[in-house]
Amino acid sequence: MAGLRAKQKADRTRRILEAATTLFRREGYDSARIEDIAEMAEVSVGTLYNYYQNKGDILVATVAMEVTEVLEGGARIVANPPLNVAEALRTLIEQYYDHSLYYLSKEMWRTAMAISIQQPDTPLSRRYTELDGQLCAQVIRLVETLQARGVVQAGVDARAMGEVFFNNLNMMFIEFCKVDAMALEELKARVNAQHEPIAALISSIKIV
Amino acid sequence: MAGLRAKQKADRTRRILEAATTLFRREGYDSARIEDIAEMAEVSVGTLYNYYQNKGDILVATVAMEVTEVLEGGARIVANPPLNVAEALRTLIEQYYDHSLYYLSKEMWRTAMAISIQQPDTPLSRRYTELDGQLCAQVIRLVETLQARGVVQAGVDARAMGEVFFNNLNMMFIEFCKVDAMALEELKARVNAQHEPIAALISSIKIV
DNA sequence: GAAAAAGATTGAACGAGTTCATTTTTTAAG
DNA sequence: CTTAAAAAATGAACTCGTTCAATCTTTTTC
Repeated sequence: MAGLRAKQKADRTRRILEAATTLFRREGYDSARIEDIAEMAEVSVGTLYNYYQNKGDILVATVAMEVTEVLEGGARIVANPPLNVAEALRTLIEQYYDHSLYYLSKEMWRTAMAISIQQPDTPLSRRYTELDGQLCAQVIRLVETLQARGVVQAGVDARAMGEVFFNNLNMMFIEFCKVDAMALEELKARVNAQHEPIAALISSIKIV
Repeated sequence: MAGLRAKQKADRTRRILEAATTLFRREGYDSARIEDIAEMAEVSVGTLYNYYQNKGDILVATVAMEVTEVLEGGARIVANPPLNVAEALRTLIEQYYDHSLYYLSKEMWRTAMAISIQQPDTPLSRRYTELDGQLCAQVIRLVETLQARGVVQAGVDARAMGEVFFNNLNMMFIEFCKVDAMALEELKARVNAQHEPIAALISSIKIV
């Protein structure tokens, strides 16, 4: 029997993640007790710790799944972007933001981001940081694509611009998660207001 | 006797903050036990909790002091900035970064930033966020000042530019704190590489 | 197929942050 | 000065994340 162990392992990993995500969403990260997660996943507390290093790691695993999906959606947009700088940026970023609250609540995001900052050397925090880097690379690729198609001026430093756009949208997302009352639409509007004037500056087609 | 209580209160607040900062620096945030902080400050654990809501609040209080000093230094630069966009930005940001590691270690910063993200509704996290807003406002004011002096093009949206510069320098500082091996000089160089091309775009004096 | 080795599971015990009923100190009133 | 009321200090007890020695299960060996 090639892998009863492997099968059980995969099954338990999934059950723990499902139980944790359910409880994190229902009761909030802090209120969801490890003991309860273990019980719902039908494993002991000790076993849970064989699968995840600590409570935070379980959350960051969910985030990693989430960001992976966002990256896939983003790739489609970058492959064939609107041929207008501001609009292309808006489309990509909207994709990121709209997906963000589908699996995770603001509170879960806050916790995940806090963990990845506070303990950057755990494996899953590294993974989080790596995914962040891929998102940044995707924004840079968008600027490069637009430049290749003559929409962005040739002289523009695509890497610098992409990094700055990304850091801005990322920081704005953090602010968004910090304010429970803030709606997605407000976030999008504010980021767009920041990016539009810069987009105009680097755009080949000047609107006078 | 107008205020034995008030005097004792001020004294204890200070003693707790001093003890905590000492121990955070010496042993790291996590390893510094509340019991030890209380002992060094010559109060009981319960009393410590009368003065600060939790362990994190003590740290965030230190950060608040730190940022206040940075703001003062920045105000002097904004009042009389170098008349060159890239250089003015570099000078202000260098001031921020150089001051940042004077009182706080990278680990302390990481913890403080994590707390302000994770529990944004505690009084001291609010204070932190407010100070962040003041820093952002200062960067905006720099752009406005440069614009008023004819160094930045008249049509540029100073608020949008300032916000984006600030969010970028802030995000880059987070990355800096996440990587223990990264030196201040590398951080400055990378941020400068990002800002310089944008500075050139909005500058009145075009270098061809 | 039995026994040994390797791999996983378990839950009681531990540690550190936090709480709260009780006690002590300070202030105000008579 | 005495006493009552208000404010603050205290530390033992509690909670919850985490660990680890003992136990059980699966795989491998012969």
